[in-house]
Amino acid sequence: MARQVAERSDVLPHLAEVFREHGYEGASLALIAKATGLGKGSLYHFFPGGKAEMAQAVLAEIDGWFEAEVYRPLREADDPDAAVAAMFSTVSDYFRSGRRVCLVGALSLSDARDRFADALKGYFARWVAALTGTLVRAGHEPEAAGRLADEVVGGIQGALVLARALDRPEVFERISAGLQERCRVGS
Amino acid sequence: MARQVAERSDVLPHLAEVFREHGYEGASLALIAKATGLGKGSLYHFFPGGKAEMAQAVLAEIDGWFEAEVYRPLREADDPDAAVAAMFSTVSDYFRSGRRVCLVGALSLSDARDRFADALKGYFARWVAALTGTLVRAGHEPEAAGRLADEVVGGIQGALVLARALDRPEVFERISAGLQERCRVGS
DNA sequence: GTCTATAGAGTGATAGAC
DNA sequence: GTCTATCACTCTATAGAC
Repeated sequence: MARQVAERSDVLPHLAEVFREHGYEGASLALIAKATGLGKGSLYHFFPGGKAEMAQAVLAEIDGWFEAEVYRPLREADDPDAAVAAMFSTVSDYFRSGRRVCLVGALSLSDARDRFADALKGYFARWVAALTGTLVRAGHEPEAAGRLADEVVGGIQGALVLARALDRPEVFERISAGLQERCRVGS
Repeated sequence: MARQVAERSDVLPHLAEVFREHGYEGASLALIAKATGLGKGSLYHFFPGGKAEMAQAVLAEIDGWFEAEVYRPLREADDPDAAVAAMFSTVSDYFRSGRRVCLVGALSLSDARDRFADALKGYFARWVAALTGTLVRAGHEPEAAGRLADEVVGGIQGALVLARALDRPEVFERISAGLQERCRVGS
């Protein structure tokens, strides 16, 4: 048996996809082992805390990705309007135009919510905060910006729910376009 | 031991609450037995198809409730604007102002989605269709009404996700109020 | 020898079916 | 309550790098 060197970071994408497709309770270790190509020994070597630690690691990776690709660009953009447009584009790509579920949203509605409450709260809270700031700099009134950011972040989650339930991914794109339009000042 | 006569319809509300709180996979038969006060034998007497049939029955009951309390009022209202306002009020009560999860939405994101695909699709499709019709009668352009109905129904689902993740039920009410405002013609 | 990565048989607990 | 399958997880046994 040759020793195949793997790292935690190699396994995370596969792990994320299993949790996204099957949820926390639905992602059995057998499924995870199959999807990652690793035996239980390896999995527990990388994640001594078991399934809970695997999910935490996935959430941390997702959080890091959104921090780098979504929240920070929103915070640091010179052109707030362009930054908002970029956010919608990035997010649409990330969610595969409505064909991919948001793991954070799915976990928020699942039985495992309490276990990951901090990570779930942080993900949405920082998204809303970053977007609110950008909308203010784009010219929205602070209070209206906060409400609009809630509506946009929530709206994206709802669009994913609806697109998945109706099995019509284009519903996601349509709702997303509407939300983007509403971010224009004075619309 | 006295024989306690129970009916399927008596256990459905308890069943619904267990599925809402724990999701499909998270709702174990032990939990269900405890919540309904019935033994496993009784549960299989009422639901020979097991857990899947229990969830189907719950979905059918939810669908019936929304049909009677939400969809039909939307369809048959004399005053479309009042009907839309009534919908938001009814729905807010149903979801306990954001403290209660939508089982249909949660199942749509869960591993069990495929098993209940038809019921999930029907629930949202009929909601969107009923609301679209009302919005048209309220004076919206047909195409805009369809888009707006998608945004409202999706927005409510997203508001539930966000309120739950942030543990701030008032976010649901705030988003809901914003969606209602947008249903006004010319807003 | 030591350390890390691997595989998988085996553990008790608990699942859903009946 | 009894059944069997499967759950998350543990443990032992490996291989190769150093």
